[in-house]
Amino acid sequence: MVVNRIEQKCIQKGLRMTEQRKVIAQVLSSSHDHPDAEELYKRSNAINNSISLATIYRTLKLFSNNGILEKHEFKDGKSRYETVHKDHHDHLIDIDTGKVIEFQDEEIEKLQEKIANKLGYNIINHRLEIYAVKKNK
Amino acid sequence: MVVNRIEQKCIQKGLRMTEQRKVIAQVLSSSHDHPDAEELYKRSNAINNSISLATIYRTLKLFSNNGILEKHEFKDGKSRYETVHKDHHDHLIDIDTGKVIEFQDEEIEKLQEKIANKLGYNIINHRLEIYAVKKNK
DNA sequence: TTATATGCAAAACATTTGCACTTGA
DNA sequence: TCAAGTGCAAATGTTTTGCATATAA
Repeated sequence: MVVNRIEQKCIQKGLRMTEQRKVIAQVLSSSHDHPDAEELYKRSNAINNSISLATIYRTLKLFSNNGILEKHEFKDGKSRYETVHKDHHDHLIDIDTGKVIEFQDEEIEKLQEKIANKLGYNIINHRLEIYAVKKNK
Repeated sequence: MVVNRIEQKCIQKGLRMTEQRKVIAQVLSSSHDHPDAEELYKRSNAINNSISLATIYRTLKLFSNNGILEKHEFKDGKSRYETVHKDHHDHLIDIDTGKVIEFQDEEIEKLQEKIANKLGYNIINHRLEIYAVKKNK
């Protein structure tokens, strides 16, 4: 099997590549949505059924802590994950379908910096989520 | 006891004013921070110790559904509440202390409208939280 | 070889709920 | 009076953890 992008990053970071982590890395690499732990458990198990939910959680935490994954907690009660891109972006969540749309806006980023600065703070990170419905329905 | 602002709103909405709700309304009226359920339970119990945590949760949900309270889920795992103001605002959370600072920025609001529109959506609500640390520490 | 990772089941944690009892209007 | 609210304890759903076993390097 070709070594996927996530697995490459793991090796780069010196993480021990177990069979389970390889499968989870593969699943994440080929997922272009924002799955939750349960969903990743299902997808991983379809490939190798000796992966427990506990390992999914432990691996997701490991990958997040190593800057390989980003964890999001949208207003649906469960954490969802996506692979880290080069470019920062925020999210618009379709309330009706749960679909997540990514967007970027340099101006909003700058405005946030300005606001934090004015309040005497340095931004560590932020969360901007727009909950919306499709027009003309 | 003088009827507080929250209690007034409850009466306006036709909510039945039980002893427990009066106490919780009073606590909320005099709280100018963003307490979680456990904290509100403590504060309410200090006034009247016949209030259960279940009632706190039920009341918080009731008040939220009636537009009396706003519920926030910052990245600390528990929901926090604040009384609804006239003016919309967003939050900056001090990572070190947990302190929450409110801010308003008309420009950011407009930009979000613009982005959603461009994507073909109408905004229902949004969440903008800046996680930051104090400068010059 | 051995520090680290895993599976399993139990625990943790915030929140919700069923049920018998109480209370506000 | 009686629909609605409450306390209590048990249940929930997601995530974490202790421990004995397995495995990568």
